[in-house]
Amino acid sequence: MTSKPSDMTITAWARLLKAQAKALEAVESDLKAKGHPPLAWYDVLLELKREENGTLRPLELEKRLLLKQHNVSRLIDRMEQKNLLKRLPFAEDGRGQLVAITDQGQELLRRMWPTYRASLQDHVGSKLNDSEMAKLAALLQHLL
Amino acid sequence: MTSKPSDMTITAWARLLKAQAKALEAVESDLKAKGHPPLAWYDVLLELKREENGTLRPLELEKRLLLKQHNVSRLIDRMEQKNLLKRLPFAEDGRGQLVAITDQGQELLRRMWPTYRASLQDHVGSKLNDSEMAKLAALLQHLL
DNA sequence: TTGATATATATGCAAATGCATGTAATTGTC
DNA sequence: GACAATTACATGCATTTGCATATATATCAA
Repeated sequence: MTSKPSDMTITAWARLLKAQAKALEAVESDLKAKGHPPLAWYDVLLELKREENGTLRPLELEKRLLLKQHNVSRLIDRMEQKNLLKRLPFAEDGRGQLVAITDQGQELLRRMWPTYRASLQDHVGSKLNDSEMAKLAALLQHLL
Repeated sequence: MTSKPSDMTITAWARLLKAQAKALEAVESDLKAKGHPPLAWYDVLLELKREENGTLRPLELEKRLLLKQHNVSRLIDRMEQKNLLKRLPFAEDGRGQLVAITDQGQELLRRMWPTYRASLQDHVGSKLNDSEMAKLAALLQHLL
């Protein structure tokens, strides 16, 4: 049988869920209050922006953002409708495609960042000093 | 202006989101694979079970589980339909109500725990030792 | 090659969530 | 006490997500 989680594990787990839920709710709420789309849109655009040619395959977005395939498909639908990205054929594999960030997508990234940044500082950055933050990041890394 | 988040904050934030998403997905998936309901149901039942009389007001569940009011209302609907809990009038405030765990609710808690426990150990407990887990719990506490 | 299996993405339908608003009871003010 | 404001919970409607399956292409085995 699998060994049992310690009490500490249970405590850490409960706090992981709650700290994340609380911070995410606060950030999403700040974004919405400024008229911005959900954080997931920012994540997608940022992943694309960081690529050499501003493109990624849906499959790769799925892996990086830990989303389900059908949700990626529909997220791309919605973002394409707003002209934030576009679908391109993928020559090397006829089943696949490429998703490319558009100028409007890049513009949205720039517009969202000041709000996102301030929100992050308010709800996360201000709660721990930098060395604690580094420690937290290192511990979380082990869960990945 | 609000000061800007450090790079370390941004790293920790990204990992908080991903570590939580990954672990939660794994745990929910294990629960579902064994035919159990979502984790939120367990959370509700556990909060009720821990109360002296097995009851809480919806408002209190909302606060503790960080859920939105309308979601609590509907979660209670669904769980009541499965006879896991029941709504009772709340004499001290005619607007409010009490939610009480039933025997079936207690039974479900017991049945879910072995699966939940093993999953937690697999996806969380096994990744850090106890003193790291304590450190993680302490850091996360500061975000709450 | 050809057929079987696997992979990448899309989609219909059901369930859950978000958003705005409704209803009923309570509290505060005069 | 009357009434305005607030609080607790519910609900209609739109959006999002989950689940199963469809479609098209690619890979592999004989």
